[in-house]
Amino acid sequence: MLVTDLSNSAQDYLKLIWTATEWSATPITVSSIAGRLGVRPPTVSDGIKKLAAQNLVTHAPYGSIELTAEGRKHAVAMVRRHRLLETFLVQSLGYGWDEVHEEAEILEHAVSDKLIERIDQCLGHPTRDPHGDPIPSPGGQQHQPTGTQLSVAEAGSTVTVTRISDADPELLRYFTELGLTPDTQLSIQEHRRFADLTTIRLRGQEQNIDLGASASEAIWVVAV
Amino acid sequence: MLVTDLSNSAQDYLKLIWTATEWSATPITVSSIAGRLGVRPPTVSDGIKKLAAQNLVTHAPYGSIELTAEGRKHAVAMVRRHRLLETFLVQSLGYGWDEVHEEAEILEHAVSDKLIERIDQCLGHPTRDPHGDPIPSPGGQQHQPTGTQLSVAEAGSTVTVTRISDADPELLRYFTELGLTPDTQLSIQEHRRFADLTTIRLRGQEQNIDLGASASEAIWVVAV
DNA sequence: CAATATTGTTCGCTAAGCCTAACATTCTGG
DNA sequence: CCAGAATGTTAGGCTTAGCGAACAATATTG
Repeated sequence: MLVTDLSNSAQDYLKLIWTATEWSATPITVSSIAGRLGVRPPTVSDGIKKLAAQNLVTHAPYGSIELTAEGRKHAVAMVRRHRLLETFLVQSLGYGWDEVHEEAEILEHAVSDKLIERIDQCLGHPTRDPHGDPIPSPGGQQHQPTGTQLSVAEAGSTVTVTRISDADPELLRYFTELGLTPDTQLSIQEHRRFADLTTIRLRGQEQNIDLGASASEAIWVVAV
Repeated sequence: MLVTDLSNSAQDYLKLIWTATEWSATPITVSSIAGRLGVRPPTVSDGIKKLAAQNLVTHAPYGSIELTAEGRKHAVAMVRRHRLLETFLVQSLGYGWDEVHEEAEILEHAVSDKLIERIDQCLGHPTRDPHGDPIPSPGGQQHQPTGTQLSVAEAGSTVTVTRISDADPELLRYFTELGLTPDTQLSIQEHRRFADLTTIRLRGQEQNIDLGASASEAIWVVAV
């Protein structure tokens, strides 16, 4: 079966489940899916039941939700679509990295496999999207993401930004102003625990920058 | 109201009704819509009733179907989307002109207005798509198509191809082999009425080509 | 460890789009 | 100009995806 044969909502569920476990091992729940997809829990409960009936996820009532091998394959295919589209919109059509998520969210359900492969070819088989996220290969492989959230990275260390969450466009615009993009190097000055502030300094810049929790959790880094 | 607020099927109905009257004044019927859309007449009957309730078409039971000003606006917006997408797929992604129709048919429902305008800009505001069809402006204007079907054009005349119907990809591949594309000049040798054959000769070529009814009806020409 | 809060599921409903079967209207050709 | 053919509409049913209300199970906490 092809990923394009699944309903849009099935594609959304699978991609979301996979994405949630890509960077952290937070267990996925019915209400977390409902929250992210903007639907009510009963809708998700039904939806997951249907996916389980198609052997795309495993799920017993009140139990955990996990992708089967088949489900994972389709989920990764959707992630590939999404990230290639985002890359294409930025590289070829002059979109800003804060504008692409929403557009790709729709297009990923509409483009054919042929179009995705043309885009991949036209871009020279990119391995990362504009936010630094790895783009899985057509076969579903991808280089394993590494790193930790800036919020929990070691104070005093110097790190490279590997990825920035695309969930909040506003935040991305703020990062653009700061010059904080994937592959930027920075040093972590300190964490001020109860203020939930992380102070950083970008490589080659003089002044410190304070980031709140939502910002420092959206940035993933790896030690230089 | 924006065209993107309409359901996919409403967008399809409107575009189809408009397109059917773009080149010839064939009256549009429930069953012609059903045939083109691959659905059954009762589906269309219901669908048209809903469009009429939204004042996008006028239609009394058993009566004719016509676009209102509002309906025409949305129809033209869909045609613009479709033709810009086709042009983009050919120009920027290396699609053949026989491959783009199907893909655009899906994408036209998914792309945002912003993306359409980016594509328009990236292509330098093209005025015709790969099949020669005029691309309406954002405001809905377009230079009026002219010409007649090759099948009814005057024998002995020399003409320029203005457009070729994209309905049949197979036919388009055949025309590609012949070198018969929009803007090609050709002379009409003769119509053989009861064989339904039209004999033409492309400018700069030696041999005559016989075209059957479906081919010579798909080609629109204008006197040089 | 029981009571309560949280989370998940079932049930019954809606709306859109599609279908077939049955019925109504209009067209057409003796 | 009327009968049969062609076309269009209505009625009723199916599926998908959503909802809220009510109920069930699990987690938390006093």
